[in-house]
Amino acid sequence: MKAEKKIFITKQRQVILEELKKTVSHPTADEVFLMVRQRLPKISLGTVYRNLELLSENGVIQKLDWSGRQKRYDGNFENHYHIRCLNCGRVDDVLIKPFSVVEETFRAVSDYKIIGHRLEVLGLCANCKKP
Amino acid sequence: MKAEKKIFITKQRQVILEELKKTVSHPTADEVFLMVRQRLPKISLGTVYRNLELLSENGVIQKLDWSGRQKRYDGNFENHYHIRCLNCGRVDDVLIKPFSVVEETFRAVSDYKIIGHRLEVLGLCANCKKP
DNA sequence: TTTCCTGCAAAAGGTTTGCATGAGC
DNA sequence: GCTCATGCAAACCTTTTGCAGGAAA
Repeated sequence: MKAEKKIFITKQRQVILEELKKTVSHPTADEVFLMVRQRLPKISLGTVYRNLELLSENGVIQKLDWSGRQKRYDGNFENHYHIRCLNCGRVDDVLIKPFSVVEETFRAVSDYKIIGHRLEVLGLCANCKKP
Repeated sequence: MKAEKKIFITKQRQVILEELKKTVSHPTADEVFLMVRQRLPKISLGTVYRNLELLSENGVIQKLDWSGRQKRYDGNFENHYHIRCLNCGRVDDVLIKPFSVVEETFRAVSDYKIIGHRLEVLGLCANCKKP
């Protein structure tokens, strides 16, 4: 039996979540830090990391542990795909329903127990595709 | 006009590539380092990193810049998907033909210029799915 | 008043880089 | 001989962690 820890609602936690919900980009931890610091100038990067971790463990936000140096965070936990610009690194949501054929196909050809899939489409965003 | 650099064929470069081609796993840089060091005991980690970078820039191998702390390298540059075990981190190739519906769909719903896609299926490998 | 959080700073872990020396062509 | 590559170590960057003081319930 695992003793559940209580989660206190602190100012820092609240502001981090609000800022993350407010943006449509998928900020990195230090971008969140910069946003939050405008409202709470004394907050530390460590606190931002700890809270992003805790919020994603609890399914409140999503940690995008994808390619690139830094992880990105998404305040919106619906099931959706991402599209990433190879030139500027921008990441956008694409709200289409999941391709069920993907997992069906893999179930048929692999001896893994399939749990899910991640799809990232790569390209050039509207800005970067211009000559 | 960009002046091309010449690439010399060194013992280190050769052995790194051979070891990478020899394995069916998708080793991390330090795993490659351990493998190569059995044949070239004086090689440094820096050299391994520099060569893996150079080989992947030249399309000889593939850098898997996916989720997880460390990057993995794949000696086999065919177009294929990967399946990853959520328990032990193992990565296997899945040799099926690409889902063309993916890029078609994204082309239709997004204003990005689509260049490619990456699909990673997640699950439990044969070993880890056992009770 | 107990438990959980925070700020700060240091440590960790993976990767990159500067530099002098050494190997390929 | 000129270029490029290597070994070594230090630097770098992102993320994690230890700790003492501070806030939430």
